Amino acid sequence: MGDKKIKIDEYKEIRLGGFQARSHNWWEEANPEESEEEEQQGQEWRYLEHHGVLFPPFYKRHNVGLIYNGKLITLTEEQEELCTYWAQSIGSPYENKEIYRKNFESLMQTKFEGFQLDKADFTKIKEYLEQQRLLRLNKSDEQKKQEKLERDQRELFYGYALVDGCLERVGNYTLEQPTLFKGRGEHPKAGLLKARIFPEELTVNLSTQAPVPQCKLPGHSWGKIVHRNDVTWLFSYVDSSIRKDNHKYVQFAATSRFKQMNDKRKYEKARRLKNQIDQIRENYTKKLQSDSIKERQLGTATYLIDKLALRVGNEKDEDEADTVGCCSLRVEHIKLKEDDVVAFDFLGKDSMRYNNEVKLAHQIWKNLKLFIKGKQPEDNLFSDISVDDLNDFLKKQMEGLTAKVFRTYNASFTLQQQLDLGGKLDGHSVQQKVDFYDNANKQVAILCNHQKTISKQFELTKKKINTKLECMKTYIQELEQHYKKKNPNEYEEEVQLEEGSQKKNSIFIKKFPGQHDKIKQTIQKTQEKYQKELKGLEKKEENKEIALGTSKTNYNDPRISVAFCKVHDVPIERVFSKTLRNKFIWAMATDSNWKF
DNA sequence: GATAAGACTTGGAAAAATCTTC
DNA sequence: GAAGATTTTTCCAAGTCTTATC
Repeated sequence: MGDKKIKIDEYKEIRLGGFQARSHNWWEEANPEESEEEEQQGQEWRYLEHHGVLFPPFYKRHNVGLIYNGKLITLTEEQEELCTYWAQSIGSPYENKEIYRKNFESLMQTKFEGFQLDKADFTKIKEYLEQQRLLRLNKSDEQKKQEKLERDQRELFYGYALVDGCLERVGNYTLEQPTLFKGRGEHPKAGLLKARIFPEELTVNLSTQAPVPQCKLPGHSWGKIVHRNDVTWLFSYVDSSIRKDNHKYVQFAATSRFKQMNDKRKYEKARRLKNQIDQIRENYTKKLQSDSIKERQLGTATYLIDKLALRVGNEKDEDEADTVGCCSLRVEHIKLKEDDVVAFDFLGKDSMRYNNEVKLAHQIWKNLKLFIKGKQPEDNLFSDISVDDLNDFLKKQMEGLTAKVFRTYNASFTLQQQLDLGGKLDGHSVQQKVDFYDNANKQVAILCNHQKTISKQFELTKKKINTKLECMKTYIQELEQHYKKKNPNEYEEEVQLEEGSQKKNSIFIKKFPGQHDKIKQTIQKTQEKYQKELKGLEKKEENKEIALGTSKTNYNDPRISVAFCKVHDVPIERVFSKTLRNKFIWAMATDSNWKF
């Protein structure tokens, strides 16, 4: 990029050099998917050129000591680095996790003989980090502006690749920072060091004719250069510090043509499933009473994947967290109750708990009872089938059908169905229509079990709002009394909402006007505010454990949302953020009559 | 055909950006 | 215009499924 400061626009001009800044509108072409012969042979591109990756900065020594055994000690650079990584996780839930502590302790022992975590006090390093954070926070406007400019220029340089005459956005062009590994749930490797990646470990992928990007790390060079046009990654490497065979890639961004086309294909496949679902359901239902246990298990597992939107559940390694999906369910994860009800309780992807009690078809209940018979709690429920068996069965039902298609189909189908319930929504405000949409999306999130942990702030925020609500209630009553007075006097009162707090937001001002009509106005306004606040609180409470983003990004066919917005005159910005609008740009021209 | 390797999608948490309210 | 709330984006972990290899 050079040291010289150039304006973004100028830079773009140089970089583009006559190329189009954006992809052509592939979705407007007649048959973008079929016409390309290359694609038939698995060729993703003809020309690929890019600028390489950005390496995270090296560790910078700060010479802040550690208090060990009550005494301040000086650390070697290696020790200091590890201790600094530890200090970064102070205050997070990891700090108190047994595995995280144990693994960090043994990691430290490789650099610090006999190191015991209990004897170490990281206060000074933590303070130093906090200082640095504040320094970053309180930079001058001039400095912030300068940094933004540099960021933008970096983004232009690394953030785009040249693909067949168009610039495509690159996703993760910055390599991951070395740090202590933080797995999800009870991950056996949490607290170990996720090591720095060096250029020698990277495989670069580009065209034979394209210039090889410069390796910006002095004294280093790329490990391998390949010209694979059957794949879409720019760099690949194996991050074996936590798990062997952990393949990582630098890929195109979600807004790139590649990902957009894959997205559209995904939803089209889900729509094909929709058209054939009756026949497919009939087919797996037939299996439920088969003489063969294997067949019964195939039918039963498919039923659960379809009905409960479970993931398929591949095998996992010993050194990963113990999580399961449908095929890896164990006897201990289900309880058969009366009246065909089955209680599921297991940890799924990301160790998120799936806890659901649901009435299933009688034959399913009977089959589950049969599969459990004579087994131990830790035995596999579906002991006679594998994920491959299940997907092989699905492939025979429909070309390209796999277990995850059911999740996409059921999610999009649910959204469409929920939105159709709204009818015309005439006379509703835009906000009400958006609320209606959000609720429809919420049903999808519930189906897919998209959860989030309740934020630390939540209880506090709730308490605050409740206090405010109480205060408003009293205020309204007082205003009504005030209104009854013959000659009301005008005055103000301040109420402290939070004890001992000096913050502006903790003060509620009660205004008592001097004229009757103004009092009436104030009463009405306050009542409106009260209702709004109350509704907000209810919504917060209802959604406190539901993550609404995942379904929007990955499961809902965007055309459903676009059509909804067009029919009901809701600006698309109210439903999709800027990145989502870019990701789904191919769906923006969807007709208002479109249905999933 | 079984297993390992490889490629790409999906996921929640945290950081950053933006909006709201006083 | 600052503080706090809310939304959006980034980060990277953790899934699914395909392809290569024996």
